[in-house]
Amino acid sequence: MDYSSWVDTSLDLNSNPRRLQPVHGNSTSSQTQKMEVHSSLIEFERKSTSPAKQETAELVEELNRVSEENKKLTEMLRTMCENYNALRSQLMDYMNKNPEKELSPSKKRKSESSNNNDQNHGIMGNSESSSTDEESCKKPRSEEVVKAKISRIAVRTEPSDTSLIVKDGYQWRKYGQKVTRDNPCPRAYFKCSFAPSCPVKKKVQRSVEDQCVVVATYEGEHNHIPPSQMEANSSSSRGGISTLGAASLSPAGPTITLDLTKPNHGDDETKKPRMDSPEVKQYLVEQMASSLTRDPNFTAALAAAISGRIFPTKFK
DNA sequence: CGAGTTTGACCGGCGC
DNA sequence: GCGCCGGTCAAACTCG
Repeated sequence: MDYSSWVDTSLDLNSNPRRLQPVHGNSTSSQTQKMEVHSSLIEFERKSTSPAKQETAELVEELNRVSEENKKLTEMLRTMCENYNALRSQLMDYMNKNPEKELSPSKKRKSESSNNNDQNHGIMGNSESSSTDEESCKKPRSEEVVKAKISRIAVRTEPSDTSLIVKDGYQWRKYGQKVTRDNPCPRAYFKCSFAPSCPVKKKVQRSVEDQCVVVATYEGEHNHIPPSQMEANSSSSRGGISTLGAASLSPAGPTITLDLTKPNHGDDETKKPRMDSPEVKQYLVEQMASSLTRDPNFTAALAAAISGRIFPTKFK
């Protein structure tokens, strides 16, 4: 997956409002933009010599160009989100097909002695943890073993920041720390502060290769809304603008379900004039950006991707 | 004083 | 069987 287009998109979005400025006077547009405007200007001069009309033509030309660029950016955003969803589904498929590669070490030692453990009940999700078959305990129970969602993210931190804190919107309670064999940096163990009702755990450890990078491994899925999102929800509810369906929060959990394709696909024909409105587009962009930034998994993955591009040798 | 963190001990899996 | 190692527990400690 090439994340460069994602970064480019965000950069373009940031710089876009400036390009909406009229081109007369000290324009800062690029060389090609000047040439486009200039050529249209020459063509227009054949028809009219009025300076006011020339300016109007320039503005119309610029408006068309910006609209075209907006379309491209919208398309890029949609593609980006589709890629994101596709990646997530691929990851789900992969983890379902290869649970033993990452999940087997997390087998709980108490599964045999006390199979009524509260935490195991949650972590193991819908697995049959009450099995009395000792054979099956020794080997991973193939595809339906552990469906606890395991995700791994890398977050770049300040070199001076020695704390193993990954800000992901949730509150965590540290319950252990260990120095592992392959990494001199200690690994910290966290449980969700909503435990035992929320069974999610995470392990945080600095990368061996780059100690500025903190690798966090999440096990399980939160069954509650992150505390940071509770505040966001309460504050956003007083806003007067209703949502455009660009993003929605799953009521069952913290996973943010992006539905970015709906406005474009479903309403493309009927509501196109409204979709071309700069206000609507700007709001869409803001909505999507806020939705993405509220998703800890996405922000963390994005940070990892960006840091991976900046330091390509660190993560492969 | 309660909640959260630290840290050494303990437990179970796994490889030899 | 033994030792190593990762993960967890829980008492002691810290902090607001």
